Amino acid sequence: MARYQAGIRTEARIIDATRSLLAEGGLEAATLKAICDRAGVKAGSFYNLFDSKEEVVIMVVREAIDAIDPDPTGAGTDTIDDLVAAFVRFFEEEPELARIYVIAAVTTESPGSGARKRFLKHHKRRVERFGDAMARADDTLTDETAGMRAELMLGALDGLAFRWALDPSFEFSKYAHEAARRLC
Amino acid sequence: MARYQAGIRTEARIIDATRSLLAEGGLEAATLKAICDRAGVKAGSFYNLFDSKEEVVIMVVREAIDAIDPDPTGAGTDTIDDLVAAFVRFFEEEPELARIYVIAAVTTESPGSGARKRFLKHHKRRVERFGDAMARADDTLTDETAGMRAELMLGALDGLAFRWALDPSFEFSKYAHEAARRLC
DNA sequence: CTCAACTTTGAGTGTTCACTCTATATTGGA
DNA sequence: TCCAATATAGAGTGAACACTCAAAGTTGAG
Repeated sequence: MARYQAGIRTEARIIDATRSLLAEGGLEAATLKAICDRAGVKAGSFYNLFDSKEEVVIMVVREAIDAIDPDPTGAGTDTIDDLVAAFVRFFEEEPELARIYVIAAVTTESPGSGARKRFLKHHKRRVERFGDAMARADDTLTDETAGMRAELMLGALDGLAFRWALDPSFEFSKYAHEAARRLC
Repeated sequence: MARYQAGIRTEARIIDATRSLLAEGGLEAATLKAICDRAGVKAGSFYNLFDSKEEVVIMVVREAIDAIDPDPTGAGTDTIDDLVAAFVRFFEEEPELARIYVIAAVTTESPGSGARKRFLKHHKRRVERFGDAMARADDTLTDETAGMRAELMLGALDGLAFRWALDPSFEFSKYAHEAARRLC
């Protein structure tokens, strides 16, 4: 047997602790001590399982960025409304991950860093997705125009998401659908 | 005489040093040591003039926030295009300060903290400004509708600004004006 | 049951941070 | 020129940070 059950459970607790701390207070709140306290673990145990704090943080942020994808199978049949609804749903159902997603997008350390690249790559995939849906809905649209509108639509969604992160009482869903109506 | 000339000059050097450090490397780069080194001053002199590092940082960031305003006197005559152009200009000319402004808002140090509140307050002022400009441009618009459109427009601008911050080759200005055309 | 592999502990390291304190130097009005 | 107010130097403080390590405890396959 490669690993003991105790270690596997401890690893999960550490990841959970990191995720909730990041969602509550961003990178600043996710200190090693805070993570260990919340996970009920001492520093030594942490470093028996991970090489660095950064490793866990990146793991959790990546999870958040990936989780926002509305249709991982990419069937290519969803409408704009489906995509917008999926985006909104993610924020309503996974507020912790959603907050991390927004924070991660903003607090990218240095140019060309991992988190930033990953975010952009994912963003471009989403733009394609939205562009395809727009082109399907209106076949007079050129690919270029659809791409531009998709970029605009996602910009609006990200901006509204940021607004929601600042103030959870913001009616994200209402504005998101209104944006879709006017921009697509 | 209340103050000596030497102190006034030192204060200016410290503010300049803080501004340039923030612009180059964000909050992370603006340590007390870095600020003092660049200003050619020791810590003791710094604290003879300021109560805390935060005081200077906030002073500089606020200065940048004020720079976004195309019409500080609030004459109420600017058009949507004026406001959009001013917003774009701010992000293009002060990218790092804009980034700090945003990071400070999302990274909530303590619940209900100052930075977050300040950001929201500023956001609401901007929404009013945009709403007024929209109402002036189209007098069939109700205040409520104008307010909603303004919120949407600013959401889009914020989102596009982040997109640009992630990838400087993004044509922020082009998308911002297209958003204005479709949302206002 | 045994024992090697794995896990946990918790005190400890070294660094960096914002900030303080006291002695010394400079300023500028009278 | 005098001297109180102001400015500066620079060593020092304590807290927070990520991270280490040797020793003790636990697990589970054989």
